[in-house]
Amino acid sequence: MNALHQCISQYHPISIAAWEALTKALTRVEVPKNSFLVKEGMVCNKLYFLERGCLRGYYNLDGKEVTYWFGFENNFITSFYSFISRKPGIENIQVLEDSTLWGISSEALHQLFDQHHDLERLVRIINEQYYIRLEERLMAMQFKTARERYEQLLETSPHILQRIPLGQIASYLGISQETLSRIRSQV
Amino acid sequence: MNALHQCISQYHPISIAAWEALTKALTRVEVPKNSFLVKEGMVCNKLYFLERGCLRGYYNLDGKEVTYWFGFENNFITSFYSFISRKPGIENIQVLEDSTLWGISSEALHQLFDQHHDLERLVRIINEQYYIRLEERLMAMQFKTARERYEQLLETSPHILQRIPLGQIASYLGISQETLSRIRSQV
DNA sequence: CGCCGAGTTGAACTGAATCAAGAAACGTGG
DNA sequence: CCACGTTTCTTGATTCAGTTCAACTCGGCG
Repeated sequence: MNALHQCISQYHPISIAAWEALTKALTRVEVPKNSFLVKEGMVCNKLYFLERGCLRGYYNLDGKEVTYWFGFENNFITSFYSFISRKPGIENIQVLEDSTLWGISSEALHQLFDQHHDLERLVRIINEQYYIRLEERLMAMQFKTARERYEQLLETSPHILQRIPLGQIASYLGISQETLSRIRSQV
Repeated sequence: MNALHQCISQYHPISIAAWEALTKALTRVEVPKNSFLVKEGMVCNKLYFLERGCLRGYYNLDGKEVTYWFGFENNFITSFYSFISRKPGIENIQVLEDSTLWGISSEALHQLFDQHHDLERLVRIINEQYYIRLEERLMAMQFKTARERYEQLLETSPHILQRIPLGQIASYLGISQETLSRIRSQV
């Protein structure tokens, strides 16, 4: 819980009243390794904060698992499309390590928005920061080679390489596992 | 101006007071074809609504122009990274057709946020919708072939093909102009 | 007319995928 | 603590989508 407060403060400090209301609306969720937080076809109406552990978002395409993000400590997690549009998504969220999360439902969050302007501002700001990250990833995907993308990952998030199997990283980078293995052996 | 009001209403209706405050803060901008709204290295501290015309965002990479979005009527336009972080960006925004925009400065917008909670909500919601679009593009880039990406563009935004030169579309799709030309001749 | 930018077409090349086989690492039960 | 199957990773050979370089076509316009 403390981790969440600290994380929030980095984006936008909120009033004590807002923080108290938020904590009341949160529920603690413990999930074991290899379970699923979200499965394709369901509506994900919760937003999570990941306090401990690690997760992975992927979907199935032509029988293959296509990873498109990893979540670690202090990340906000949800099946974004589904959470926002309130429709079933195609995304699976798998638990890669025993994890502790704090969850809030879409309804509760919107109620809090009505009562606490600063909470809505916080979320707006977080959204914007996540948008920028996504933009960077798109750029890398569109205009960089497999090797460059791997090297960029090495620089910006070396922790990923220690905690995630190679095949999943390859998929995240948009390349085959064999290619990533070869790239890695050359560096 | 009417177009903006209609566009906003699709995302989230706002109060009359908020709308009036917003219109007071907006300035009309007319820009001729081939001019630039934003140049790399500068801080873009304005958010625009494009009423008429069309624009293109690109940046220079190894001497090549890399297009990563097009803006048409009723789109919101800015150099997002720069606008949010208030730092110089590497993005150029070029005017492809004579255009009419409505602009608001970052400061004015934030002042409005303080006074009108519903305006901040509106922006939060718009941000979320733009995030979803970006997510879709990333997916396409990561896991679809050049042909599939082109066909997807044909379906979702055929108007782009009529208004934008081939080379820029190719760059937007992350492929070479020659490849796009060949793909097109086969369909 | 001749130039110029935009688009097309061809040939050679290349980065990365795929297919296939084997080597390590890992967890589980005996 | 070892034997087993399973998963993860590596390595090689082949194939293919897409790039690059280069030449050529076409339409517009001074």
